[in-house]
Amino acid sequence: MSKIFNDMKIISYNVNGIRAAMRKGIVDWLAQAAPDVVCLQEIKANPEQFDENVFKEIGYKYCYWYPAEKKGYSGVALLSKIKPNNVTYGTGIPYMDEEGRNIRADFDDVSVMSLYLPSGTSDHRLDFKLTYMDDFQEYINNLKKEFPNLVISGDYNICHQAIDIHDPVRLKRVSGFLPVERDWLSKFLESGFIDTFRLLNPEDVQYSWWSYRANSRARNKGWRLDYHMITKPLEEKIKRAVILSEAVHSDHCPVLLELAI
DNA sequence: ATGGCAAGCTAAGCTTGA
Repeated sequence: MSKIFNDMKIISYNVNGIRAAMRKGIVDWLAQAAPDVVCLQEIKANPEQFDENVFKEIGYKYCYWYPAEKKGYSGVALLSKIKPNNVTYGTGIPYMDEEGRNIRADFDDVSVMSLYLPSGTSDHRLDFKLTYMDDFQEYINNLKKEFPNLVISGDYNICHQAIDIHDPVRLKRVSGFLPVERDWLSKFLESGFIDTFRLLNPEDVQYSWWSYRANSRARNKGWRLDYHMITKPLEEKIKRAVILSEAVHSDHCPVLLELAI
């Protein structure tokens, strides 16, 4: 364990294009929110397409970008004020890693992964998503043995329960809330993870994504797709798990986890 | 039931997202 007890604040944010989010002021917002670790998804850019120094200037000395092979598509990142002992890009499974969907930083007492699970809303992508989820579960089953203190933060592209979506009846045949996807998330949790927001806020109706269409955000017609999932040994370390819906740099909003580590 | 909006590709319209 660390010699000094401190809080680690982790923010996960699907930014829907980091350059667009930067134009909307995400850097100033991050400077003020001041998490220790930032997990980003859908950066939609290669690092040479923007100035990463603006993140270093607000304290994120350690920036790791993992873009997709396809330009302007998907991609995750992990920014940290604390120097990680090691950073791992992807799973090592080529078809998963082409799309830049996970990056992990190992610190002394905890490993943090930024995850972007695929969308299944296009017909031809649902099978891909389901295959990806199964292979990801198997990858994590093994990873958890090596790194028992694991935080997997990101956009899972699945609402778990009816409370997590504004219209559970109408949307039960739409990818993101399909029984097969919800069952996968249940099994993922049963395999040894905790949905930190739901543990601390069992009744709260809060979302982390709203369609740009039909004025959905103003009407709070949302979905809870973004999670900080932690392994059981970390449960006693949870201090706070909140959804930061005031941040408006994306169609998602950020989610915060604070651990006493 | 349907369509609606945005980002980023590349250079007017297409792909993807959920």
